[in-house]
Amino acid sequence: MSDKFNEKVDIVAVAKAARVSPSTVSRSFNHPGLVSPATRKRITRAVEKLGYIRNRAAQSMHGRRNATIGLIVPTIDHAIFAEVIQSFSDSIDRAGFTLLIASHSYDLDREYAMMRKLMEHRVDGIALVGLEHADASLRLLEQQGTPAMALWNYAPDSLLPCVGADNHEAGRIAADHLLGLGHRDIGLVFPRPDGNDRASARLSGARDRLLAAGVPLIEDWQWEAPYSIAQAKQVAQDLLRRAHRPTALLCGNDVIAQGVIYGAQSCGLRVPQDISVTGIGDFKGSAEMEPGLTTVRIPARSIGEIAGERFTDLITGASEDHFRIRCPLECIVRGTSALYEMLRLSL
Amino acid sequence: MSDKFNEKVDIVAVAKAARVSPSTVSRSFNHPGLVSPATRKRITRAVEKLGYIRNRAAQSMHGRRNATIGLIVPTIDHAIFAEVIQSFSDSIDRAGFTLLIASHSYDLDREYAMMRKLMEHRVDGIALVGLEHADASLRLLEQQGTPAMALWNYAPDSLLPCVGADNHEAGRIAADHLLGLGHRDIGLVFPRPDGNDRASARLSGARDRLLAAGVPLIEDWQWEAPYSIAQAKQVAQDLLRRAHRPTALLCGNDVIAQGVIYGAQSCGLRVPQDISVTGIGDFKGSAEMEPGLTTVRIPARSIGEIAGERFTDLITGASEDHFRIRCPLECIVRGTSALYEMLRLSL
DNA sequence: AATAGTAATGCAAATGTTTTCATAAAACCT
DNA sequence: AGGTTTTATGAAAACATTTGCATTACTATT
Repeated sequence: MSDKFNEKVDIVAVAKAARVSPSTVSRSFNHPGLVSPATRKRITRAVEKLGYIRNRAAQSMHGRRNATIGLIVPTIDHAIFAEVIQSFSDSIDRAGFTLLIASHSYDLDREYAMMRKLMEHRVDGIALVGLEHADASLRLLEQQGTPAMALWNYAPDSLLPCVGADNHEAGRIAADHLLGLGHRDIGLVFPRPDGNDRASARLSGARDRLLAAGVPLIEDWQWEAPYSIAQAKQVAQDLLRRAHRPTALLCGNDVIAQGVIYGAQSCGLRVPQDISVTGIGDFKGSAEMEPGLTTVRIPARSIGEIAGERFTDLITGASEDHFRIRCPLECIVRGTSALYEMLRLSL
Repeated sequence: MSDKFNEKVDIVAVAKAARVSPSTVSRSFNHPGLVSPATRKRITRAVEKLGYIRNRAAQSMHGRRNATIGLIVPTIDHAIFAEVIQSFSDSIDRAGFTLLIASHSYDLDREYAMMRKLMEHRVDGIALVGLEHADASLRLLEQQGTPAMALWNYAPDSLLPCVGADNHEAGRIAADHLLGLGHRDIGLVFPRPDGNDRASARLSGARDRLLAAGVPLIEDWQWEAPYSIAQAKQVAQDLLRRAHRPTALLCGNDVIAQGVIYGAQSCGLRVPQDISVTGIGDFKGSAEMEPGLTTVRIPARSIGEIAGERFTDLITGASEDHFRIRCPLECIVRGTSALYEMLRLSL
């Protein structure tokens, strides 16, 4: 078996066992073309015999890449991000990279701290969610020369390379759909927009579209709910009991929409017979719920995948450009939204 | 501002700027007590002026800790794991550690590969989900002397230190609840158990309890569904249309239970009037759905938190023991399960 | 057969930090 | 004052690897 006397198995030990110099061992790892097949085989055997595992930390001291990418998300524990993290991780893994992850719970100061933390580990690049970041963070990236990119959001003039969707458009599409169904009394349920450019862009997209259609934005129907089913349900319960309620609710994302639907149901309202609800995102489960959730699909999986590919290309120097990739949005009409004319007017 | 001539800002540059030796700078980071307050201040100023960020890779070459912990999960993109990953990450962050994450999609060979990958980065420890792992993986841990722990599962005789729940008991509790309501015709909906000790333990727990109560396990009612709402819904739709169906379904986790409920609803069955459904896990959203899901609560958040604390303690040497922590389970009765006597017998 | 060119390998310096040991300076104790 | 601790600092070796340069051994070309 393997040596019980587990002395330091480093590259010199391997070299000794294969009766070559450490340089050759190093080369056979990093530039296999430069070492003869015979010695390469000898080295491989020695590596297996000793159970050698190369030390990426030592590599990185030579300006060499670390094969790690840092990802900073607002939170891991959320359907949206879980999916994009997974596909990003898989994607960079294919290129031989490992993911260092950190979350900041929507606090831009903590985002800065996390960035420093990742930089201490000399990650080869840092991916951030969204395009809105503290000045200090952007300066730090600049100053350290760390490759960076933005995930999830798209903007044609973004400072960082980005792969994502246009959230303003997402809001517009959702509003468009409800208007198309004939609704005019439309409530908006969104998380608070500060420090969250996704939410604020969607909100303004929706508002712009409604105003363009001449629909007034009733102050009383601008609701605020955090990204949580429980709290969204609570908000809906409180607000739907009022005398005058909207005929449709446009929610900032699918989680909120789900909460709102449950809230409506628990108030004895039927969706969509009494009220239409739309989400944004198309998370797992949105298609399957009964009735299925009408939503604007954001292709999380392919965002993560494309981002991973492009970013590793950029880092390895396989491609140079400042990419900005806009992933297409799609309005998915399911059961939670219905024609205004179909309303069971129980007022 | 900061030097445009961004020469290498290493510890010597800082030393030079603070007019001390590199040793002193290093000390002021790692053993601040050993350096006089005056010089320490000078050093801090130099660090800020130059924008120095210490290099953990270089540190780790001295046998020093890396301040990274590797976590290998079956998948990130899943309500269960997302929550536990988040709390584990937060917990180790508090101790100054960063999380390296990798997933293997329930493939034990890939788990082994991921372990090697993390070891190349010289993580200070590796946390794995579950107690069932390839022999090669366990040998590798042993051989490399990497601290390791198991997350999510508990067993009194586990090889690795562990923090988690007893899944056998979880299955038992769920079965117990349904039996207590008077059900005898109970179907089981579980993911395939190979390479997934959580699922297999829950399944055997449920079966044992049912057999002990003299309830026969009807072959036709042992259904298999992966951890996905969509597929669980599909399975339920296929199977609930049969002539003879169970009065209650015990599902391997909440995601499956949700899928099954939607499936039942889409077949025109009402939960719990026509059929009771229970889950295991108590994921986010399970409490809020209408009706609320009856389930066995597994405290994901506190599992991650405790695991993070204990593991970092073990790694920093703050504590020595082979911990095995069993997190309590709790049967949460909500709206999806009802007394057998309440069944609306529509047969 | 002599020369040039190429392929395979080794030597040694370099990477950024920590740590042991040594030394200098200051503080304390008769 | 003289000696003894204590405190603060520096010099240099060590960590595991990569790489530029040098060297050797072939192969191809004249």
